[in-house]
Amino acid sequence: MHCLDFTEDITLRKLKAPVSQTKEENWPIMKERLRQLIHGALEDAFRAGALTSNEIPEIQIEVPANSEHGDFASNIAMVMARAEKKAPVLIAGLLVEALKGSELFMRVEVAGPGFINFTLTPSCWFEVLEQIHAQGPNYGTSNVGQGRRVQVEFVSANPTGPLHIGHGRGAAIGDAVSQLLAKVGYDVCREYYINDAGNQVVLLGRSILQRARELQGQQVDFPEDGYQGQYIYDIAKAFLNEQKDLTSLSEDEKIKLCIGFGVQYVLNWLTRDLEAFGVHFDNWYSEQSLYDNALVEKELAKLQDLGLTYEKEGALWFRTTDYGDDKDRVLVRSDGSPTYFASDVAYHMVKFERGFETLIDVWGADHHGYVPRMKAVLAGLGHAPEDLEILMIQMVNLLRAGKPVAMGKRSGEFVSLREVIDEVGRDACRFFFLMRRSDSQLDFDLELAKQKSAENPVYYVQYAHARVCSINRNAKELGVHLPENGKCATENLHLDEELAITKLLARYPDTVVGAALNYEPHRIVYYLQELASQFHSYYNRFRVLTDEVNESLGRLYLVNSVRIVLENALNLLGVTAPEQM
RNA sequence: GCGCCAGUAGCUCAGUUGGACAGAGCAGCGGCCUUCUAAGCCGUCGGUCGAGGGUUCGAAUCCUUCCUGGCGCGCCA
Repeated sequence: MHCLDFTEDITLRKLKAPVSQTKEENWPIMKERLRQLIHGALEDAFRAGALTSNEIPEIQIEVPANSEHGDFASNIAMVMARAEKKAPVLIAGLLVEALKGSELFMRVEVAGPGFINFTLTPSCWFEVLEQIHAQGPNYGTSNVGQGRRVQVEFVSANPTGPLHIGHGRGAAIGDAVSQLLAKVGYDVCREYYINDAGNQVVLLGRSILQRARELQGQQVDFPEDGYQGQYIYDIAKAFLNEQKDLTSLSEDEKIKLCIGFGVQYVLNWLTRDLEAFGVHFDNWYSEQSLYDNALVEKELAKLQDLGLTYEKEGALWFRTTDYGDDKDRVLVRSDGSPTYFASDVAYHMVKFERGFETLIDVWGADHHGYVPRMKAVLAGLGHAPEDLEILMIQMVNLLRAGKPVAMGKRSGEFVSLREVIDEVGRDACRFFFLMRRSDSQLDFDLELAKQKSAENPVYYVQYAHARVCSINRNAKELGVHLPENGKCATENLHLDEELAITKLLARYPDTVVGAALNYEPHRIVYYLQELASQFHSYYNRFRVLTDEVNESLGRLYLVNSVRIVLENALNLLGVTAPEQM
């Protein structure tokens, strides 16, 4: 039985990660403590005969959406109702009576159809603030990844022209996913795959050569499918400056020279633009090197040995239909030349051989048709489907004040990533790319991204950080120093708003884990907006620095906890946390 | 024709992996600057979660059929 259901695999967007069981994170630990308490109460109930099923199902603890439902809630009574043949509310009532005693809780109660709601004491929560100050930049770090090696391959744009806006979204997401995974304890390698072999670069070489001839005043016919962009002239000019005499060379040799020059030229360009975007790679992997080192041959031979291929009409085929693809795919053409698929298969096989346990590919959504064959390759080689995760990045619609910006691909005149960065700035650009989940299309409004107003979510969040810094400057002038002793400081926090902010801060590490394991950086964006919103609201209602010294110290401690988390989260997304705006 | 992604408030989108009365921003309307940055805050209006059926204590979320939009179905990359 080879057949796999790929619709399942694709929607299964999870890393194989152990359930979070980290040591000092308040949040998971709190859930675990609750779980044990409930477990104990159930055992007691069985022993006393109050409950009879003698089976304890998985105990789910969740954070209710509505804070009126407490800090945590469990549905255990409803889950057990059937086996117990009792109303959920009855079972819940029984458990509540048993749990009421614990000093952790301010309240334990039955609610709704049979939920048990738990509310912890404030002092329990305020310990989180001490933890934030103690850990600083490391607050939010965890070890769910346990050092497992993950490779994230992203951007990987052909070295034949400038990066466009779509590559930018891929870059922002690939980088953020990498940072998230590193943050939760994976050993992450960021890689750029350079398609420097094959027709695309030959075409680049020919385009450059013809433009060079034009520049020398020769009459030429430009290749019909050549690269039309203006930038080819720039490359040709640079090429002419460097090459003295080509006359002795054959046409093929000339093209070859142009390819080498052009690819290097464009790569320098890509590196520079990505650098300007704050994205760097641990490794640049050349497709051509796969051929130069005979790795394509070697890996194809392995596939043949495994009986995964066959020959038909002079070509070599991969039997991908055995693993859920709708047709078999050609690896080597009838003229003996390998397809792009061949090197891509070899590349992915080599990735595993290099020791990566999980591979993440970030692709443009227009390549989604390619997913089944790539998954098929893995299945054929005995890998689990989730060893390769393919993130589809949907299109970006570039707008200017609500109106679409025209992008004519044919003429080669499209809006480049560089232009957008130059216009709206790196921070806004990154933030916007990460605002939506990657598999939904993104409207990117240049005017909005530039706007310095509340409508612009980037500024909204950054402003919150700058405001705390401003308070710190004022505090310094007043001679008020951030308390060393967090316990004393938090004893001065009494407001509901302060407790609510603290609970939100406590949720940060869990949010990071969730975002990382699901490859969803946008969750961090939403978290940031929520935190900034609560802070702005608090700031407007209450003064931090008042006549009351102890009160000021407590509040200063709190808002600086907010500042630390804002900075950590922004940095995770590659966005700066300004001290002044 | 087949496949993938989406369909939630006027617009752009979230929705903690099946939980409690469906949320936010923008737009609209009405308020707040001699006090730590108004790049901010507060209030108000707004939804048959594309439609039907199913699964169960419980569905925007899972299954199924249909409708609409985007993308993809090369011995191109």
